[in-house]
Amino acid sequence: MNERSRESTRQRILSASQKVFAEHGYTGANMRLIAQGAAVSVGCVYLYFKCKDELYLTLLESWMNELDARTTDALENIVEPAEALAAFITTGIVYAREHKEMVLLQGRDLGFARGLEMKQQFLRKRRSLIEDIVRKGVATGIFCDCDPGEAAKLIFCSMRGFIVTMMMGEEALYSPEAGVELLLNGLLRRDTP
Amino acid sequence: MNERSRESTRQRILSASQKVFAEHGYTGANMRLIAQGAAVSVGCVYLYFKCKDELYLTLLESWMNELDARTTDALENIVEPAEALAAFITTGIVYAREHKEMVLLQGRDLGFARGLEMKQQFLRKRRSLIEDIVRKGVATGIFCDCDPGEAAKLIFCSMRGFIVTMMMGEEALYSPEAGVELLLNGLLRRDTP
DNA sequence: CGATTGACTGAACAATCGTTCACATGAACG
DNA sequence: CGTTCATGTGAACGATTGTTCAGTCAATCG
Repeated sequence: MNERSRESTRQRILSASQKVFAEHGYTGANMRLIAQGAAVSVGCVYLYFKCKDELYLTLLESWMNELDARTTDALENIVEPAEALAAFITTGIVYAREHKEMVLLQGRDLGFARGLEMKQQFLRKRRSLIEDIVRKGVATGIFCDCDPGEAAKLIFCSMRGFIVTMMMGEEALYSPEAGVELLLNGLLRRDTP
Repeated sequence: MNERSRESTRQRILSASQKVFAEHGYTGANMRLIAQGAAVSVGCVYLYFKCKDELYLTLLESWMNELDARTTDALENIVEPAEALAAFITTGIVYAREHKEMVLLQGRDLGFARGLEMKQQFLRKRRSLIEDIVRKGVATGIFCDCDPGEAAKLIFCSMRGFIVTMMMGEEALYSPEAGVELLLNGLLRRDTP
């Protein structure tokens, strides 16, 4: 018994939780599966965490704290706005890439997979549409010499982010005009003083 | 009994489903609630739809078909790429706004509602950070005279869309460099030939 | 009028899941 | 050695949910 300490068991439970939540989403994750992953009994989990929710929120909070710290670090010695923005975006995205499991922890509840293939097909089609438009713009010289695929991805993500933000009932919804304006003209000033 | 027809009952069930799914998500929606909303028995729902899944997919499919048709219409007489892109984005976003319920139908299952308050606080903070950077850029003349709030929203949504796309296991992930480049410089060509 | 048809009912069933708590075990202590 | 402490167990409980199916009722038909 002494080969297990409270901290070690607690950590094991958190670790297993992360994996199970990431794979199954909150709803799909069940405590038996988590206990199994942590090599403890299901009752043991409740010795360390009050309930399933607390488990999830503990993980979520540590994730947010870490991303916060990372972002603060990245911005520390940057004054120039374009550079700052670049650092902000890059940090966020690279972090998400490195911690895919933490990203997945946020999603993929049971209903998520509902009609997933259909959704993916639909969205793929829409992305292609964007890409075609951008490719045409590049070919005609109206758009800059960018990678149409990458541009389409960014635009696609902007719209998708809008949808999710709406779902969350938040106020961070850009107007179509402002969105289009920024995507076409960019942030950097065009008229040189 | 004859005051109800098959089509009328079926439609009522679909209508009620939409509301319940939108409010509770797939997992949270239960068939008793749907039946209640449709003013039929729970067994009656199964006379029209094989299972809960079929109900959901029927709604999802009709939503996607409608958005598809709308987008096709909007792009029909447009040749210029910047205009086409503007139409595409505007249509998508306006449609989402008008059909919030359909958006929510997709959404509660993303698991984003878990730990919502904590997340909203965290994300609000991040958005403020973006906004400050943009505001500073505008004040120093490096960035164009845009609304920092709107720009921050767009940038925020781009990053958020990235997260969701990753969750969907898709390939539509822009690189940070390309993302930053596009957001700073925009799509429209800067060197005038 | 009895039989048939169409539309519907809701209790029951089986399965699942978060949580509890009486019990177990080993180590340390006096 | 008996007692206490620390760590852990897993069957059982209560609640919930998708689905089924024997039964009901009204309208129509022959």
